[in-house]
Amino acid sequence: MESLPGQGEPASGLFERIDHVPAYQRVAEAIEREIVSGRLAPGDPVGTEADLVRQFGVNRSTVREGIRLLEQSGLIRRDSSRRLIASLPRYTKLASRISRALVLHQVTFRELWEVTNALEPLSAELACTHATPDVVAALGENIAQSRKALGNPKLLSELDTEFHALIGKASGNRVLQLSREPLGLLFQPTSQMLGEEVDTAADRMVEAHTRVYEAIKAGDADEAGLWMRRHVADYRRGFERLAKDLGQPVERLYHDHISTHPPPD
Amino acid sequence: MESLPGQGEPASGLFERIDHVPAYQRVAEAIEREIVSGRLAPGDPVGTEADLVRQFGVNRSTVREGIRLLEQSGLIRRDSSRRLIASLPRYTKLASRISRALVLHQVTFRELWEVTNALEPLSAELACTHATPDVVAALGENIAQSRKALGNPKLLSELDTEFHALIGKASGNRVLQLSREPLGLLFQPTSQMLGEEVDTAADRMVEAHTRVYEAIKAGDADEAGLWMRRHVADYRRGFERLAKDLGQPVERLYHDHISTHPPPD
DNA sequence: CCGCCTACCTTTGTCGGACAAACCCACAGT
DNA sequence: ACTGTGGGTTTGTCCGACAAAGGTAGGCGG
Repeated sequence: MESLPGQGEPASGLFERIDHVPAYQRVAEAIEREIVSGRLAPGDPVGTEADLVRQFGVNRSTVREGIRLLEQSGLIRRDSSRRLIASLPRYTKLASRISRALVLHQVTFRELWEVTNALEPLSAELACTHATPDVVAALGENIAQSRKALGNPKLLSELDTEFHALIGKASGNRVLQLSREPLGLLFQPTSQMLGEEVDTAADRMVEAHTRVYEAIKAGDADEAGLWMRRHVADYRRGFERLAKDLGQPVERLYHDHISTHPPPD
Repeated sequence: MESLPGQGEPASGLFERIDHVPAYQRVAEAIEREIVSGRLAPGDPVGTEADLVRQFGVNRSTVREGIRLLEQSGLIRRDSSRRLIASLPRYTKLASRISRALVLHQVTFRELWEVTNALEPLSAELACTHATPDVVAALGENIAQSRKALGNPKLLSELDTEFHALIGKASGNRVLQLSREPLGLLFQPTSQMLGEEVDTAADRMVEAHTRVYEAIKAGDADEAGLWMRRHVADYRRGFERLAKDLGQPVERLYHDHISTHPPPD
């Protein structure tokens, strides 16, 4: 978050900065350009390493280092036989990356909650006009499972996360989906803790979920937004009741969870 | 956005999936764990490549490929002398990554606008209680420059983007900041186009900015939120007036901009 | 004729070694 | 005190090599 001087920008001298961009970076940039410009469509083969060696005129090691950069940014992937293909960045991967960054920057629960309090009601409202039958069905199934899981905080918190992810999907807004996903990931461990510590939490959660679900089925955006707002406010009250301060940073705890639930590739 | 079957999850057989994780990935994961767990703090030296070769018992090429992965994800950076140090992912880099992903997924202006319409007013409201004097000063300076740039759409759109980024900073909420930054990047080219095509757009923009600014100085959250909402709604009206449809995907145009304004390293 | 199995071929992952350029540090000279 | 020099270190790049896994084509049996 800081913007230290670093050595990125012009330095405002008369001469251009001499920055010898390493070959592996230029390889990565060249391939990246092909993909973002659309000349390489998702799914297209990028060519074998030997091909790239020939095309760029650099050593295979260099090509491979460039490939690693793109691999991590999600622009290329390996198909079943490990051949390179162009790819769209998976948003689940991006989301977990964002979550990690937020944890590392030690953002507080307050920051998290404030944004969630804006996005989740919006999600619910949009879901009322955009939800498809299969997502509605998945929501119903989720609630049915939640009722059965009332005594199991861990499972319940997972169902909670899934419920909100489904609402995001139902919103039909991918920007919203990508924006809220990292927050959902960060809330999950706390949500589980809440379910364990506050005895009315589970019931209230399922109640709120049900109301939102019914409102979506009825296409009543106001009602859906209202109950989602209550639900989010409820979460905050529960949190404040047991951990005195919203100002504490979102903890490492979440990583233990992530490491046992690696995001699907 | 699709969630194809792929071959990620357990497959629910009795035996663990045999997936030979390549050594370079394991190197990267090992170093990543050190960083996210806090055992390697940002700024700490990670060690030379030769060190890592010794520690992991693999070849230097393998180590280097692992390093590339971490380098791209922002967990590792090179200091002035190219030595490796642990680092926090810069959110500007993350933001541009997110922008790129959104463009590649061809999200529509509607999707973008809906989320912006939730986040920007929130930003303005929070800024009223969290703005620091220097950010307020920067906002004032930004508006002063905007008045002078009324005849220059390109400059004006840059100042517009900066204004909103400053509001994000003033909100004191880093989650919000990171959430809204990619949207701001995607709006900029369109905002410029608007300034060129709709003759009242520039005046209305500066008017709205000024109102928000005054409200923040006065600490009036309702007023700030109100004018930001108007501002965002105004943008949408202007957009609809000249391009018939909000449903069209956010265009490649934005990349031309990004490529001439690379994010600071 | 069709399907299966086997023997090649290709491609990736990893290794070992090598060298030039850039960088750091210490030291000597003016 | 400042400058220049020289050696050691580190990165970026190259070359060559090989095992393992996946793909392919041709032969064999039904």
